Amino acid sequence: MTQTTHTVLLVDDHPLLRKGVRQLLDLEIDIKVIGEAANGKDAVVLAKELTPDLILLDLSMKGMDGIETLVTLREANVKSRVVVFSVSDDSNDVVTALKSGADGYLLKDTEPEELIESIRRACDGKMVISDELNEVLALSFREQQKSLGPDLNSLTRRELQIIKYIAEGLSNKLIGRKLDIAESTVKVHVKNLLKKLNLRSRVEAAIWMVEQKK
Amino acid sequence: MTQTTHTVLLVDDHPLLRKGVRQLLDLEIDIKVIGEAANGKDAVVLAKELTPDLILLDLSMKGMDGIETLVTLREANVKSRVVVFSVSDDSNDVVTALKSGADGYLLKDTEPEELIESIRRACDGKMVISDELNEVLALSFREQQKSLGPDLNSLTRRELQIIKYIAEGLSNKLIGRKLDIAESTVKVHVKNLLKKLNLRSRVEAAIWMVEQKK
DNA sequence: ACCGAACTACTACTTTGGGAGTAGTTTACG
DNA sequence: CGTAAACTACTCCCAAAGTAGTAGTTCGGT
Repeated sequence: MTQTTHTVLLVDDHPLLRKGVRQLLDLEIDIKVIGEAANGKDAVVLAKELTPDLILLDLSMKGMDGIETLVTLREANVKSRVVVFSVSDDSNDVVTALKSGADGYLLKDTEPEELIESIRRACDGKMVISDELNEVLALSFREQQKSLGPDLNSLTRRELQIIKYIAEGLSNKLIGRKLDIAESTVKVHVKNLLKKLNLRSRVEAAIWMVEQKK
Repeated sequence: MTQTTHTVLLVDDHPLLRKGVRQLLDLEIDIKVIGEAANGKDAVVLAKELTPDLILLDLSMKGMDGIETLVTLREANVKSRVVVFSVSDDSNDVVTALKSGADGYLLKDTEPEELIESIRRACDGKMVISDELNEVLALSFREQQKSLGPDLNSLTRRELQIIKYIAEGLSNKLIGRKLDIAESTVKVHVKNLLKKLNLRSRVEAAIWMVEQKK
């Protein structure tokens, strides 16, 4: 069997964790960490530049978060396999990541040996999911069945940002300031988002949103 | 000045992170990692056995979580200083940790140099808090004020009926019809109820209500 | 090169929401 | 009996929300 080298790009805003992972992976002759990024923007740039076999992507980053980064990477036609590496075993995070095109989802408390094995398998084109998440995933499929109506995923990024602010009680004006766009533009998004979700007012949107996330 | 050695116990269920931190701290001559624990139970045992100067404690662990561990340590009369080391900048986590007797709260995305400095200062008896948390902390004090404020019980029967309808997304006009009173009257009640609850709009009222009942 | 989706921003208009004030009625309580 | 709280309803006024239509930009995909 030919021993190919797997190239890896680490994306995580925790310097210490990057250090730990890098140290671990450097011990493996067939795995090479060719880059590190501390945020989504850098990650996208580096990914295009280095075309790593695999991107190990943290979910919780400030600025552009993991999911946004993932989506951006996919939109930029980055061919690297992307494995999310997160502390969260929340089904929403897992499902969102996979829906957004992640090739795997590993928990940060994974044992080192298992992490290494998973990276190899991911580079070979397999999908890798931490064992602990099987139950979580199974349950989330059942959830999907009952929520047939339109949901958050039918919203665009902007609309999603805006409905979140609505669910915090912000006015259009304030939302505009937060997102640095005109109030009139916010109104357009609100109108569209209400129509998509079949709601009649921002109050209903706020309620819907709050109940959603519980 | 006498150069004392600071002894540290790492408590975190992520092997990789422990590895990263240990590697970092081992480079400092005045800091010595004398033990590692992957869970709360081990942490308590080791703390009693080793009496480290400082315990760097992760919040999110399976089994006994960070806060439980912290409380247990305090109950066991462990004199070591305890600094929470967490990814979470959620004000609840921060406040709970400090209330439970933590001597500091550092975010995991702290820069290595800053982490080392903070550890030294913590060992010197100072309280160390990540800069990013100042705002969070300040806000949480305001929250406290507001939670001392009135609740549902301070509302009259009418106001209670009306806020319930608001939390179902109804307009003043519709509420008026439901209760067979004029829209103008509904407005009066809404105005009064907003003032009592210290809210700024019906949207906030709806959110507050929905979160209340769950 | 063209198309469509998303995002932006405007004008113009209507409806809804919310503040402030006045005031009449009912009801419970000392 | 008097009074205070709750409920009712109005007016006036302005701010916020929401609808409709036009239109420019950017960006990814066919």
